Amino acid sequence: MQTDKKTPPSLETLTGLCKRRGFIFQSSEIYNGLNGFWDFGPLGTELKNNLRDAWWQDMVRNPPLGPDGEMLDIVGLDSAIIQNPLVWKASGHLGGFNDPMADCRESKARYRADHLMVYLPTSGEGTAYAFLEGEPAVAEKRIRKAKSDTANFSVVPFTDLPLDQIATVWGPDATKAGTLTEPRQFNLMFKTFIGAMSGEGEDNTAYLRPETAQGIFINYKNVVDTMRVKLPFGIAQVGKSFRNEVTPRNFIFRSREFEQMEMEWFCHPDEASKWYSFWVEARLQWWASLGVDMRNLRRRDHDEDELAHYSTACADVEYQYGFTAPGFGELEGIAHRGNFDLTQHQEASGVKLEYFNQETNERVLPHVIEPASGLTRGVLVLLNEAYTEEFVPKGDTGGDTLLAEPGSEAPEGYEKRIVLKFSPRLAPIKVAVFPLLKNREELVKKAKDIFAELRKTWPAFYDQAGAIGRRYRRQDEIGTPFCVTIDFDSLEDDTVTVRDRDSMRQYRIPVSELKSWLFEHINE
RNA sequence: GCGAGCGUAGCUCAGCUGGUAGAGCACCACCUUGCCAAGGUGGCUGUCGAGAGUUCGAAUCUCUUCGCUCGCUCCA
Repeated sequence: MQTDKKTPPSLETLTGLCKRRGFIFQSSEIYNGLNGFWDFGPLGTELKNNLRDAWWQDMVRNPPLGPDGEMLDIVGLDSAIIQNPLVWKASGHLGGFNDPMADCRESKARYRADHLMVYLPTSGEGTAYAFLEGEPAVAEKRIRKAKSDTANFSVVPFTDLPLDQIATVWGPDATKAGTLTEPRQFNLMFKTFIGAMSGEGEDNTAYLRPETAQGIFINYKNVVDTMRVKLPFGIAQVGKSFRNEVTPRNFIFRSREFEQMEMEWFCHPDEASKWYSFWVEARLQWWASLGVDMRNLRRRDHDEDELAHYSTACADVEYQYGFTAPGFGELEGIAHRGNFDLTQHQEASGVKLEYFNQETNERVLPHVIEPASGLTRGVLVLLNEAYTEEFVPKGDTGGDTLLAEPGSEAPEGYEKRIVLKFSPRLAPIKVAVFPLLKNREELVKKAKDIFAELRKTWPAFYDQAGAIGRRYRRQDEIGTPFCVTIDFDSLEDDTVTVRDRDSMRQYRIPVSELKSWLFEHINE
């Protein structure tokens, strides 16, 4: 069904709704909060769990068919958050996740220190001129202006300079020398210490994992040895990861504690690029299958210079978030890791990680394709995607509903309705039950009986407060797809009305068929 | 970490040049309500982010501090 593309809500609108309705709260709020951390409220928890379960179902238990229509084999894993620190040394995170930064006190610019180069006077005296790697023009111009020649200088990395020489450096965006700070380490991994009596020290330092993937690589051999898996196969894991982001920003988009859904697909080196293409496409389609508008999704292939230290190719699934529009922001990355990780761990641990194919008598170190998505970001996408403002005609229920721009005022004769249009599979509450009137005992009793029955199967909600329309609207705002109302006819003929969230239509359903009706519509 | 902005009820805010806190919405109870929110009556809510100073007196002025938001960097 092609409908008008919705304008995504602003971050304020979304965070407001999330707080007001119990989806997501600022962490440690009563202590003034803590930057980069978020707590999931009752509804946010349900939503996040539903997304996680959908991923697990569609990735581990019932993965998509392969490129030739074959069934794929993917098994699950739940590894520890804290691992032997040698894991992070081998994976490159201890070195590679360590970005030295230098700030310019004058221009307020910040540079990756390892991206800065310097024209250093060979005489050892006088001003040195810094420039961004590959952009020496600025520095060279300044050298000419100082009536000197680049021949009198040698080019060295900024990070190789002794500390006392940094004061002689003229920064790329400064008007004079001496404005750059010395490079400071931004270690993105959270440190902790093992042992109850331990203080800080090198020997008992451990790290909270910055990604779930390494837990998979270090268990690859265990899985091969115990699960009778044959190449190609996958290992999947969902869990928390931690990164000391320099700047957590944009609600839960970039937080310091977040959740990932990662799958490592191990395959023969010769088939790696085939599988890479397959997974990029499969992952894009998966997000679409959750009801995400394809017009808000796109594939973006990484340029070579932005590839992470471990990958030889990478494509992102990007989403048009409210705060990035009209641009896009990352949701999932599908990386071709080659055999980097297994090679590293094989060397560092001394344990052979080759796969032996009994049929062909061949030993290979598998290559890895990694679809890694952010569960936390996925929740943000679902909220963005679901958030809808509509103008509905006042009074009767017949007139046409109009799609509204978030934050706009309803025209004469209309009123605004805020509704989260989650697919029923993902909605935190599946069904709400109301007695038409709360001061009629028979209605209340029957409604509670039906509620008691439904909650055995689905997350359900009972409400008898206020006017019936108000209760419908409250459920709209948290995305409950169906509301069941018990009225006076229900007492006569044992039927109820089921009200559909999106169309606001009502269906008369016999109570005996209610569960099967809901089952069919929730799992469609 | 650097720069800018902000911090008064659950939410959105008012409170001008200092005199000891207010409005709408929300929420709760009861009434009303025979299907799409805001009809009636009543009710709850505040260490005015925190600390210190000036003053007879500070939400309001000064300093310090904490936190949040935005930009620089990074990434699921």
